[in-house]
Amino acid sequence: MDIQLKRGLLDICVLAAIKNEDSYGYKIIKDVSPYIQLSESTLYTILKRLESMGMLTVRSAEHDGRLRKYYHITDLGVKRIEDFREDWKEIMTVYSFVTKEEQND
Amino acid sequence: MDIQLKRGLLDICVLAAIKNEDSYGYKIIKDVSPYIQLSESTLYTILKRLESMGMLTVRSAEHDGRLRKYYHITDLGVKRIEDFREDWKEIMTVYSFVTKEEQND
DNA sequence: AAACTATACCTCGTGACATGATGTATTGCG
DNA sequence: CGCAATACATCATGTCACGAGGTATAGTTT
Repeated sequence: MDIQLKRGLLDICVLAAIKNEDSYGYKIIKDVSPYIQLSESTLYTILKRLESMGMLTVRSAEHDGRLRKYYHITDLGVKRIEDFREDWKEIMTVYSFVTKEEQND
Repeated sequence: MDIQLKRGLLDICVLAAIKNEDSYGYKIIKDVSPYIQLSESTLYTILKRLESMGMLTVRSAEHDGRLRKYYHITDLGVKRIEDFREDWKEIMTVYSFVTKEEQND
């Protein structure tokens, strides 16, 4: 997928991945990858950003001797997803504009 | 609209605006603005980029004593729009992922 | 004539962001 | 013991949108 198109979707995908159940970095990548490819460096950058924005909270936990940092979505994070659904309506009108008269050519 | 979401759409909108008829900067802004807001500085940056990518060609013309630069889409530009339509399928699966189980919360 | 608005172009600095490269450390398997 | 998988993190780089600012002409208002 075009890299610029991904930019607006990545944050939302990460939030969606922790929306129903707290999750951690490695798992988020596995869950999201089928839909949109993202590397570790990208994910951890995003997680830091979303945390600083107050869209998620972090809790460290040990699992089988390995550190895991579980991410939990906040009300603000949930609202971010809802706002995306509003943005989607605008995106659809843009899509219509781009593809209209396509069949006439 | 979220600025990151716009990034992947702006190029496409500009190409769509000149797809059926050659157009010029000032007119492109007026045509595209109802669907997605973009400033002059943004547009001219995009036009330069699309030209260097070979997605459009430029032709200068005088109109009522004022300079106008008409932009014409190339085959590559048309292909770019078609590729977007392919990307759109992926975007739809992302959208499904983000909004699924929305009603269960 | 002066002031202002619309038309029409352009550049530059800034800040945001995705990503590859790179690094650290542990567990489990062959 | 070596290697893959798990799990975290940082940094440098390149791309890009956009506000601020600039130039110039035509038409309209004061």
